[in-house]
This record gives sequence, C-alpha cells and structure tokens, in this order.
Amino acid sequence: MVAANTNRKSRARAEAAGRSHDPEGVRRDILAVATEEFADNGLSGARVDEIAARTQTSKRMIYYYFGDKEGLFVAVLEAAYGRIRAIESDLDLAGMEPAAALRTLTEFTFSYQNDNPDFVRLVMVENIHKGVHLARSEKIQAVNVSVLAVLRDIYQRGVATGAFKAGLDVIDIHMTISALAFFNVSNRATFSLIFKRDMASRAALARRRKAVADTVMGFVRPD
Amino acid sequence: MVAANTNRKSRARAEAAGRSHDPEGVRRDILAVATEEFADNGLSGARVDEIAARTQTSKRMIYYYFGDKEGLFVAVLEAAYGRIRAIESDLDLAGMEPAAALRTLTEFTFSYQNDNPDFVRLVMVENIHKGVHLARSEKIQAVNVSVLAVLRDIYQRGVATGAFKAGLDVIDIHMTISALAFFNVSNRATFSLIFKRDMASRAALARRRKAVADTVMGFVRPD
Amino acid sequence: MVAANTNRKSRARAEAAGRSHDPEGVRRDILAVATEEFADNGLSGARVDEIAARTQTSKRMIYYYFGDKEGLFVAVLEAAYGRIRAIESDLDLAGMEPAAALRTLTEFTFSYQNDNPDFVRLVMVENIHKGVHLARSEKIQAVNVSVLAVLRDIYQRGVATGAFKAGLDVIDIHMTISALAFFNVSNRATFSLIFKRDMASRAALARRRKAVADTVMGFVRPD
Amino acid sequence: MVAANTNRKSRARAEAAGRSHDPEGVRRDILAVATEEFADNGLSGARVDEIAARTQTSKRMIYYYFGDKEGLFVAVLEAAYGRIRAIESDLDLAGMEPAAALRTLTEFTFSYQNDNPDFVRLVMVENIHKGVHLARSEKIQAVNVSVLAVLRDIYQRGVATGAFKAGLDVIDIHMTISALAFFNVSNRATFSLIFKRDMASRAALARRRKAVADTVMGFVRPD
DNA sequence: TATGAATGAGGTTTCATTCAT
DNA sequence: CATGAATGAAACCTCATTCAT
Repeated sequence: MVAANTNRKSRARAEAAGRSHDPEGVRRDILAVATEEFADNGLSGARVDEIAARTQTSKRMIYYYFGDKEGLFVAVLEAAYGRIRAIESDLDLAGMEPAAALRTLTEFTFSYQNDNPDFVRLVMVENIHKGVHLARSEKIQAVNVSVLAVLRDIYQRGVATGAFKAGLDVIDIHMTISALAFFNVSNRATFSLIFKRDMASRAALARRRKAVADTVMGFVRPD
Repeated sequence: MVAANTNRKSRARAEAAGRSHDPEGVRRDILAVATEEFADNGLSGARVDEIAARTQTSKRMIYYYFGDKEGLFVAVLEAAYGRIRAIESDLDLAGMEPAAALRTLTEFTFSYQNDNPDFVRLVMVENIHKGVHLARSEKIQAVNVSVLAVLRDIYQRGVATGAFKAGLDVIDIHMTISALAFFNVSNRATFSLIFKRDMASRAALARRRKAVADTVMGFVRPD
Repeated sequence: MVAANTNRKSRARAEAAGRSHDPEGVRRDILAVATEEFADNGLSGARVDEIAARTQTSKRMIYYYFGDKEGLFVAVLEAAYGRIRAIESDLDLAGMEPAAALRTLTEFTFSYQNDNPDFVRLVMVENIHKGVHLARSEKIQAVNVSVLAVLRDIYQRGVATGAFKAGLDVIDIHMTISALAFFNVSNRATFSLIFKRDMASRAALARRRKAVADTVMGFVRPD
Repeated sequence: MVAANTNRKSRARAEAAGRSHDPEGVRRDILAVATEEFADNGLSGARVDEIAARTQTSKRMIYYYFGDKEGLFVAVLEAAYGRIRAIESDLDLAGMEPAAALRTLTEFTFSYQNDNPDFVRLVMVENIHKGVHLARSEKIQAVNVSVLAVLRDIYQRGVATGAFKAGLDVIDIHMTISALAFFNVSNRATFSLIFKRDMASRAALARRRKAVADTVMGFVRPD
C-alpha cells in the first residue's frame, strides 16, 4: 500500500531539497485532499486548482498521476469503496447470536456512514452522475461484496434458530440497512432544516441508530 | 408534467403579436427545462446556455425572471417541493384504519419518489450543497409540513386501537419512510451496479415497495 | 458575403462605444488574422492567444464564432479555397485560341500561387494533417471544381485544331500545372537554400513562370 | 552537434555493467522514431513524450544526444537529406544515352519520393518553418548537390547530340523534376479528395510516373 | 547511463453574466 | 420583451524540459 523503497535518510534529504520522491505519499496526499473537495463540491463543483493548492504538490502532478479530473474522481471513489469494504471484511460477527449479530452489523453500518460523511457524499455525487465512473472502474467492479456473505450467514443462522422470519431476500435486508444509515447523512441538510430536527449531535445519532436497528430487527422478526 | 394551464386568451394575444406575452408560461417553460437540467447534472454541472437552448425563450429571460443561476435553482427547488406537498395534502387517509392508512402512505411515498426521480435528484443536489438554497428560500421554509400532521393522526389512532406500539416519534417514522423510498431512486445507479440488482423494472419496484411497507409496519408493530 | 444590415450611423455609434456589432466584420477580422497565423505556423504551431491579440476582438469571440481551434482552421481553409475558386470561375479563356488559353491559364495559376503564399502554405499544412479538415468540411467538398471545366474546354478545342496531342487526361494536365506552380512557393525555402537560387524576385518569378508554361505546352504538344 | 564524445573506455565499462552501450544504436533508434513522428505531426505537433515512448530508450537520452526538440528535428532532417543524396550519388547514368538517362533520373526521383513519403513530409514541415533548421545545419549546407552534376552531364551530352534543346538552365530542369515528383506525395491528401483521383495505387503511380517523365522530356525536346 | 518523478509556463476552452439594439 | 453578440475571469489540461537517485 505504501512506498517502502525510500529509506528514511534519503527521504529526509529529498524533503529538505523540496522534492518528495515518495510517489505513493504524493498519490495519497492528492487523494486525501481530492476526497474532501469532491465530497464537498461534487465533480463539476470541485476545482483542480483548489485541490492542488491544498496539496503538498502541484497541479501538474495531479495530471501526471491521474490523467484528468475524472480519472482523479475515479481514483477517489475506488479508494473510498476500498476502505469500507476492507472494514466490512474485518467484522467478525460469525461468533455472535444471529439477532445480536444483525443488530451489531446495522449499528456498525449506521455509525460508519455517520462517521464518514465524505464516503456518503461521494456516493451521492457518483449517483448524480448515474454511476458512470463506477461502471468504468474495473477495480471497484471487482470488489467482492463481502458484506453480503456476512449478512447471508447471519440470516441463515437466524432462520435456522427461528429468530428470523424465513423467505427474505438478503439483498433486501442489506438495502434496508443501507438506506436507513445512508439517509441520515445524505439528507441531513434538507431534512433537518424542514423538520427542525437535530440529526448530527451525539444524542441524536444514538437515538436514531437505535431506531434504525429496531426497524431492521422488526423487518426480520417472525410474525 | 408542465404547461397546459396557459389560458386561451393570453396565448391568442401572444400569437397575434408574434411574441410570447405569457410571463407565467415563460417562467414555467424555463422551470421545466431547468428542473431536468439541474436534476441531471447538478448545480455546477448544469449549463445556463443549455437550459436556454432547450427553452422556448432566451437566456436573457432567465436572468430577467430569476436573477442568476442560483436564483433559478432555488425556484426549481421551490416548485419541486411545492408539488409534493400539494399532493401530500390531498391524500385522504383520515377515513382509513390506522394500519391500512400507514401502509398506503408509505406506498404512496415510495411510488411518488420512484415516479419523480427529478425530485429525488434535486434533493440530492441540494444536500450536496448543504441545504443553503433551501435555507435561503422563504417559500420553502414556510411550507407547512402537512405530511407530519397526516402521519401524527394515523399514528395516534393506531396507538389508541392498539395497532401500533406506543412511544414512537412521528418524525422517526417519517424519516424511515422517506429513507426507504428515497434510497431506491437516489442510490439506484451505484447499488444496482454493485449488487447486480434490478431496481427500476415494474416488478422490482412492486417487490421493493412491499418490502418497504413491511419494514415500516414492522417498526410500528407492538411487541 | 457581408453584413450589410448595419447602417453607417449605428455602426459608427457602436464603434465609438467600443463594441462593433458587425458580426460579419468580426468574423472576417478573425479569419484574416488566423489565415496568416496558420499559414505561418501551422495548426499546432499557431496560437489562439496570438490570433486573438492581433484581432480587434477577443479570444472569447473566436470560440463563439468558430467553436474551437480546429473549427477556426476549417473556416480559414474554406475561405482560402473559396477565394481561388471564385477567381478561377471568373477567368474568361473561352474566347482565346487553345494554345494561348492554356498558356494564360498556366501563368495565371503560377502567379496566383506566388502572389498568395498563404494559400499555398495552408494547403501544405492541411496536407500534413492528411486532409482531415477538408474531408470534414461540407462547404469545400461541395465546391465545384470549375477549373476542370475550363481546362477541358481548352483541351478539347486544342485537340480539335490539332494544336494539342490527343489522348491526355485533363486532370493530369491540371496536376502538372498545379505541381509546377505550387512547388515554387511551397519548397522555396529549402530549394533556394540548397541550390542557392533566387526564387522570389520579380525577375526570377518571370523566368520561372515562362519555364513552367513552356513545360506545360511541351507536355500537350503533338509529336 | 552532440554526443559522439563517449570514449571507448566508458563504453567498455558500460557494457560490462550490462547496459545498452550502443550509442550509435540508441541514436539511430531515436532518429527512426522521431522521423516518423515529425513527418506525421510536424514540428510543433510531434510530442517528445510520444517519441520517447516509442523508443527503446528514455526521454533523458533524447536530450542527452540531441539537446532539445529542435536539435532532434535538425538531426532528423540531416539524416533524411543524407539518405537521398547518398542514393543520388550512386546513380550511374553516365553510360546511358542522354534521353534514356534523363527519363531514368526522372522516374527514379518520382519513385523515391513516392516510396519515401516521410522524406517529402519532413521537407514540407521544414518549409513551413521557412527553412530555419536547414539554414542552421552545417552538415546539410555542406552536402554537395551531386544531383546537379549528374543532370548537367546528361543535359550537356544531350545538347551535343541534338537530343535536347539548347539554352536551358539545369536547375530549372531539376526543379521541374522535383516539383512533379514531390507534388504527388505532398498534395496527395487534398488533391485526391477534391478531384476524386486515386494517387497512391500501384497503377496510378505507374501512370503518373510516365506522365511526369513525358512532361520532362517534352520540356527539353528541341522545337 | 537510465528511469520515473517533478516542474512552470503557457495552451485551449468554458462559463455565468451583461450589453446594444 | 427579445435576441444575438460580447466579455473577463477562471477553468482544465499539455508541453518541453530538468532533477534525484
């Protein structure tokens, strides 16, 4: 994931000289800044100049590494999806009871999205663009949707123990979790403005997280 | 979706003079086109030139009526919110049994959003912009959120009859309905791409609408 | 070909105010400057900034009228071809004896190309680009190659009178004339440098024009 | 102008170290690629990056050997002119009858240019640049224009035998040959497009080569 | 010598907005 | 009111060239 072939000494020298010689570092720097700018302003709204200015490097390097603005956006998307999938893979819910596992997964999802509004906003931006960048990215396409496997395992165990209603579609459950978690970030601005509802405070998040988890549990609950 | 209410007289006058002379018609024409353009491309992505080109009138008129691009966007938002609120107010659920009423309201919401993706996309765009235009618009602010009244009535009746669990927050219920309905449109591109799931066909919509309604009913169901 | 609908008074006013309101004039101004720049520097070598600077108008207007740099180049080509075809059409050689007519046509062609090096250089540039802009231009494609009709008439009369050898291809004759006329401009720089030969002075042009005409006459001369 | 200063010792060292060590090979590789790129795209149109990419070596080497882009272009021109002069010198026409010799020389020239369009195109490019690179190159300047000597010999013998008309200028004859041969390549794109004439097929080339030779023979033919 | 990384200057193009008639 | 023309600022992107290792 990182450079590694630059020893500490030479890097120090390079930095002193004003050149980094840490290509991976440069890439990561650009991606970090671009993630914020695209999440904040959208694809058309983000400014390459602004991204460059907030970077340790120059505009020229952005084009060197990413080709053009859209290439940079694709890379930003890939990185963002990569992060969440990496975490989803790490969740260890196999040892928990089905009901507890599902509640935990739901609450984790809710918390992750609320803790990472940039991810949510990037996904919104990409949806405004009809998913064309995602479609073009082989990397993301190849991402294996590990969350479904996790969820399937939980659900099947739950059905077996009688904790969950049979006959549900795992993707439906996942969509329900996602929708409820996502909305709290994606629509916060308009919803909280119209309904005068705090959606961002620690207390509000805790309340809503519980409501969301309850909703999901209600959905799978046997009649 | 638009026009149609230009009265015969003014149109006749306009045609006679060879000019349009239908200020309201001009406004509506511009708004209709701008709605599509903003919904399709976002605020920064939409082009004033393109909007003007697709209009019966000229760029000058856009500035004449709406001041600037943001003014036009605000007007587009206002019109979009106006339409949905008008319809929500028209729903007559007071005579229905609480459970049936809630299911109907949920399904209506789901269908409306899926039938009006432009509305959903405009709301996404406005959320990308942190709701600043909504906040600036007095008209939208003033819109009274009739849906809450409708929902509150249903919920209270349901609690009274024992059909619903007591102690829930009506805004929570509304948020749940909205989130589930909204997501199916807002995240369709990325979600269907990643999970290879059809979300737009008539059958898929019917299935999902039922799942969404079930989820909401599950949430309010007494233990 | 020109504006015409701007009366003198209003144009004077406009110019005083710093705005021209003479779209055709603006177009012609841009085309004139661009013709020189493209002829001097080629397509890639020419600078839109430089063209704009030498114009009465701004860079922005170039894009307004011509779309992009290539569009401007196409327009320049079209205008250049238009001029030479217009003149060719005006030549009145039908009344001359075949031999005199052919000599006159050849000398005219030679003189025109030497008097209009920009035309020759534009054609060179376009050939470096494999004719893609010409191919794209409907206007040029449609230009009817009047010169062939003129030449055919002369040739047929000459064959009839026995002045010319029979069995020649008119396009071959035209190609011969063109090649000999063109080369004197197109290859002047390298040829005169290598062979230390003056190719631009009035005397040199007169000498060469005669040699070219003699060559053409020799080609059609009966055995 | 550049390079050539790698002494034997360093080359030996380089070879021992397992690197390329064939400076001449590297130079030739670069020149071959650059010839194509400049011929295809012109001086401004050619891309140093593209040349480097198509080379076995790196961009650094281009600058090492040729100084800069223009230096490379000069070297390309020098090599191209060097090739044609070398061949012209090898022609052995002294033993042929004057008329046959002149026809042979003309047909050779025609064929060479048609077989080597890159040479023709480079000369076009250099002429677009007014011959400044040629003027700057001592090597090309020094090239002795052997073709003139060959031609002079043929012409004088022909005048002596009465086969050719007296009083012609040898450079004029050469220019006529060059013009007719050159045009068939240089103006092929535009001419064949406008006059719908095939100029590249084997048959078309044979036909035109004969017409060109006939033209030249007609020019020198006694009255 | 060889390579990928870096750079600055400048190139082309776009956009919201305004003006003149 | 209506229209095409005009504008300036700033956006995206490219290029020849150089540097560090």
